[in-house]
Amino acid sequence: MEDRVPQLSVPLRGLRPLHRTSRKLSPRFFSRDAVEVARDLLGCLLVRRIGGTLLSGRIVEVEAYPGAGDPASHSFNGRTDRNAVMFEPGGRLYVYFTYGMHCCANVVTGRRGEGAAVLLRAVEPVAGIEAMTVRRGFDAAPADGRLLTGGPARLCQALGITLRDNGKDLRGDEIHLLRGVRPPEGAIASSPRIGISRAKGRRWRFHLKANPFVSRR
DNA sequence: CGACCGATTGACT
DNA sequence: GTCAATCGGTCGG
Repeated sequence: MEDRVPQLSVPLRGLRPLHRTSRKLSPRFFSRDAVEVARDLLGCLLVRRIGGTLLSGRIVEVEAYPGAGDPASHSFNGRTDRNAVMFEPGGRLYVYFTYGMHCCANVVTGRRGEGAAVLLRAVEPVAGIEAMTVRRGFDAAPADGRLLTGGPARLCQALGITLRDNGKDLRGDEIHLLRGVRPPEGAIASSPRIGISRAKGRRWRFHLKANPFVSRR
């Protein structure tokens, strides 16, 4: 694979070794408050094995959906068939289907019954960028990185995450999270969550400043 | 059951 | 900037 892709903000040679040197995020990591988990997920590696291929990306944009009292959360009106996974202990993948065609992936956080999660909104490709390109329907990686893995549904399509992955343990072989290089505090920006009309005062979207894969500026 | 709608995206003015 | 696609989840009758 080409090691020097102009649009990448960090040299791949600096991130790839994480696959063998870094540790999976622990149940303790996931059991904390969704806002804390969201911020701490920035810089971590999302690793996906599918069809014999390794795909991975550095998380660059997330949104927190704390369960209690958040009218924007899928868990706000209680447990249903769709959101049942949100009420399990932190550390599972919650995938939902929306707009009749898209999937979005969340990391369940907190304790059993809490109903909290973190939406994964964008990753920066680290391994398997060609496979992601194919999955997204491009012949070649687009010049604008956002078209590849920027946006919750694009991220899912690039990594092959579908409803079938709903409920999976995030420490498994198929999909897991690795501790990454923690970004400096000054490199993180917060803003209101995208597409949410209620609770606009809560700045629960976090992203890495100036990263070319972040979905919106 | 029927109606409404969405944590989005891509195509288009 | 605008807007349609497309369909499972959810809720009201």
